[in-house]
Amino acid sequence: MRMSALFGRTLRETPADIDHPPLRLMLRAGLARLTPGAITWLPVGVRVLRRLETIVREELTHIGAQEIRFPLFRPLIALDLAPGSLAPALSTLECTDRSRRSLTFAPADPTIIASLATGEIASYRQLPVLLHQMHPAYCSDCRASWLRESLAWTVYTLNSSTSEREETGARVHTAIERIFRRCDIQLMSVEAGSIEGNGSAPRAYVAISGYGDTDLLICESCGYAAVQEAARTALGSAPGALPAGDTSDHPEEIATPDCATIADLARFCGIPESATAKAVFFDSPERGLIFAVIRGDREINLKKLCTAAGISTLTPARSEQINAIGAVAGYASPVGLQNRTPDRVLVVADPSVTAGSPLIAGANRHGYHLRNVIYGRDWRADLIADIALARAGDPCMNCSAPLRQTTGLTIGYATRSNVFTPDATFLDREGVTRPIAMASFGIYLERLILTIIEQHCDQAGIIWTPETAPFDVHLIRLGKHDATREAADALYDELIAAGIAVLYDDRDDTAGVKFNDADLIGVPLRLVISDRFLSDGLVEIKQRATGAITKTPRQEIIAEVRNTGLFS
RNA sequence: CGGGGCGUGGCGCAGCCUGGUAGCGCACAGCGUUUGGGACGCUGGGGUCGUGGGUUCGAAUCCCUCCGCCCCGACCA
Repeated sequence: MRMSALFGRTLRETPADIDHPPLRLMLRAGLARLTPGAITWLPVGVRVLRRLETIVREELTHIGAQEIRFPLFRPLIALDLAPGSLAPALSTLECTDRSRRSLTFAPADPTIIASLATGEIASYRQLPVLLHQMHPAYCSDCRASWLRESLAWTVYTLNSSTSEREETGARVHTAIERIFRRCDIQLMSVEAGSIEGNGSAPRAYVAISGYGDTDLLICESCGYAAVQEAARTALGSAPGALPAGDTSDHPEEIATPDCATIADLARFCGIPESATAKAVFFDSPERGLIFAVIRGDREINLKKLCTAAGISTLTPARSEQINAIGAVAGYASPVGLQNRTPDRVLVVADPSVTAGSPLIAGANRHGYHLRNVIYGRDWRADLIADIALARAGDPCMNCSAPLRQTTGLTIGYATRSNVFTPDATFLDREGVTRPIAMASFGIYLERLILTIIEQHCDQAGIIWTPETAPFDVHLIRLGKHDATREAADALYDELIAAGIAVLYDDRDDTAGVKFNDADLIGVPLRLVISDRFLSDGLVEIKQRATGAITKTPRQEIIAEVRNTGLFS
């Protein structure tokens, strides 16, 4: 590719409000642009995407997976989605077509796989089967708008049993690890969900990144690692601190003016936040008002609460709902609620408030709290479940060492869905109809590229690895002599003829501009052909990664380029 | 969903407070001088100042609406 004709220039400056160094490099190097709300890939960036696609395809083919392609939009009525059956981090969009049919953008919809399996799979002889597709994806609760839309690669496995599903899952895991290794990025596989049935827990592939969007808890003692929302701890029934001098055998009302928050209350009473009980209200489609109680210093894990209460989503409760059960916002507690029936409110308590010492809780009266509140004596929950969000310092599930918190960028996931689609069945050896066991895996390409850049760059720009680079060689022509120009043009043609992908800087710019652009774009090998060296018949070769420079006779260039091993 | 910030040629910004001919740097075009680490001189083109409304003789500037982008929060009982 001649740079004089390349669409998409390099940038000296980037938009000031981009606070993400890998993305800045991506924009400055001319790989992509930020169009409102999303990334638009430019030719150089598309070449990187193509290289990644090649890597992914090769590795998936290697484990026997076959490529398919889904439709992007589906009539809503065709989808009968079980909650959580979509891949994590993906969510659906709804839209309407001209005849006002509701459509959903669900390009990785597992029900398609189910219906395909129904039509194509009839016998255990056809299983297992591994399928994969590349598709756009949309993640509406992604923090950065430019990461919401992405290119994803999804792998589905269809299996005759859960043990076979584990076996194919291990194969896919191997392929994914090989893909990441070929991209030369460091990342970890972490727990990303609860363990389902006799399968293993969903996992996420996460790069440790300074600019990540996933909170992680890791144990440096035993290696346990999980996304915060899925992290399990040995916390269980750790008792709360006993408020000093509290010995009475019944709750006692105390005046606590202007103490509508836990922090205020703890300060006012001179007690730690862990000696209080906190009440949090949510609304849910399935159960209506949810009244969650947890120790004052802990936060509620919304996902755990959803699972425990058997509901799909939680939204903050409306004040009418709270008032209807006689609770007083700011001073609410489960003690002495009125109109409390399971169909009006579901009280869920964390073990931190049911197994511990007496706590201070709201009195359901403005300006008052109760102290010496004891679970079982003074109140009861409809459901006791671990709904606490794990945090740094909590004891590790396996070895009780304190967990450390960090952030990462989620690049992929693995779920072994326990959902057997009823219609997708096969006949086993004994002629018995059985459901197909499915699992899915995914990789997000934008995030993969950002991680490669973050882990392979310096002050001057990107340093592509040979396998992921947009070009193999960056050829620079310096000087204006016709002979130099002709020699450079000839070398360009020769490299292409040798099957080498070349970015040829044939522009009439100064050396500084060209060198800086070359460093920024980060092609592994830089060739310079100039007035200065042409007279000696020499071409300069510089490795971007090491900075090593050699001068090679013009005739030996192709062989020398091959010798470096720096092209794929 | 809440809070904060921003929106002015392609990019980065100034101008707004205190209303009065829309500016600077980069990039772009032409000419000349340069040419191994983001050169220099001269000349030139390009902007309904995010949208809609209001105040005013006059609005980029003051007021309101909406839209978009960025950051932070989402746990308050």
